[in-house]
Amino acid sequence: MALKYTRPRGTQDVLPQDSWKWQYIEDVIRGTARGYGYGEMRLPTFESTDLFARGVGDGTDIVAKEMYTFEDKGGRSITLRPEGTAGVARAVLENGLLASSPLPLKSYYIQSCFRYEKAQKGRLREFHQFGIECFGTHEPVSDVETMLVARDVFKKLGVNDSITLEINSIGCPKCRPAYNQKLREYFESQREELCPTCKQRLEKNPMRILDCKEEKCQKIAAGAPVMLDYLCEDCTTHFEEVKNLLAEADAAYVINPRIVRGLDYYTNTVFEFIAEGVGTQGTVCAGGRYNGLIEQFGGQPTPAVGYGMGLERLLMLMEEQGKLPEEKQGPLLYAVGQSEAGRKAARLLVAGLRNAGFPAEYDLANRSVKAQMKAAGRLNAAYTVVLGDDEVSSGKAVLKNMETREESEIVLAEGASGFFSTVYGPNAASVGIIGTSGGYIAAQAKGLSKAEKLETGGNNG
RNA sequence: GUGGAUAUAGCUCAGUUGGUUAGAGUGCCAGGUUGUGGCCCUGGAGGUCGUGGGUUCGAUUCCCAUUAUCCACCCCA
Repeated sequence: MALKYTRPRGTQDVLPQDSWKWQYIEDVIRGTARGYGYGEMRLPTFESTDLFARGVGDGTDIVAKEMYTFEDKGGRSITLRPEGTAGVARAVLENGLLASSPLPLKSYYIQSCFRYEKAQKGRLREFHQFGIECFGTHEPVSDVETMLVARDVFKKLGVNDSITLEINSIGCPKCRPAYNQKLREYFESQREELCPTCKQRLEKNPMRILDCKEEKCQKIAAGAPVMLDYLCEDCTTHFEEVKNLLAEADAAYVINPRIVRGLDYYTNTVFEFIAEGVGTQGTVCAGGRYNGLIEQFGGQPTPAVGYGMGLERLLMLMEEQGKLPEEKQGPLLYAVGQSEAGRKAARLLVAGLRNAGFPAEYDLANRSVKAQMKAAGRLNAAYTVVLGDDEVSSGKAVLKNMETREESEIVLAEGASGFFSTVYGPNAASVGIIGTSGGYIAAQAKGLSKAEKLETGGNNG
């Protein structure tokens, strides 16, 4: 097929048959973040290029090759956000939040980010992240709290058991230089064995050699000195406390001395949540403490910790493990209309239900009764009622439970107001639909077992 | 940026050792019951066989290019 327009490479259409999955995940995340006292930030999709260029530093070719950068009509260099932290830090400073808000400042976001990369499994050019950032405290308990938020999200989504938390400490500006020196000396001695990329890393950021995937480099790295052995006293205490608090919270973890960060504003704790069986894209969530960032952005030195969680990978994991809720909820009632009067009755009945917060449908395509029934079945409607001239004149109709195929007669009664309204009692048996329309028609149904369920679903109490 | 695979109906895919009207399943629409879903039967709509070029009497099929998708590498803030 030669379509004229197709979606840009590395982007995704989320269609109605799938969007509920995203809503489900997002609901869980928002609920969890709120429960921990994190407030949502909604920030610009694009920012001044400098913000990211500086934040990322000159570590790799990230800036040159992997950012969506363009010039706007005012000649400004603009970049679509490749991650969340820089924007949050910018917003925190720009809005004076560190001075005006109670500290620590706890914020979260769910947003799309953009990286110009070759798309593959679990990796898109426009992707979605949940992230949290906590500013204004250096206490290990804040590091751990951010991790616990992630843990809770995983638990609620049912994937906790297949995700491992790996932690490490990369020290601080006091102790890291000495370690880097040791590391450099170590790798220098085996320089010729390293892959070309790692030879470059040796100059700029030898710690990055530790997580190189080249087999040779891994072998060499296995014997390299470990940051944990070179932490200063403060950093050691901090890391110990993080471990204690994780244990206290019953949050399993493993220490992985090879977890590092490419950026130099990271300090102390770094961590990743890694899923089994998602191949090379197993990292679902990665973050750490970045005490150096706010200062780098021109603010007062301010400790901070946070992470980003990849929602595509999370969803992938849930789908692989069958952890998504199965039932796709259909309308409570599909009112089948036959004849003009019947269709009008169906519209009014449905309007009453909708007004009361119950999803309900009627035919929009002038289809036959049979076709409407078929549509109701496909939409997974809980009940159907056929309304035609007979029902309108006799005031009686048949309500059909689509699952059990049971049919029960319902009374169409007159109501008080000019429109259909819906009332329902404290238990399923007494739930009813009562509609009115200028003395026209009302339906009272028995046994709407799904109504209560819908009620707790929370549209209209 | 590197490498591999793929591209035929809305979707999942057959197929033509190069030949005239290109198939199945599923989905969609309708009929089989002038008003009752899922099963069954029947019919219908829907494709310039990714795009461009080449070879050929003739290309959806062979060749080249190109684009897109998928997988892996690189990278991963």
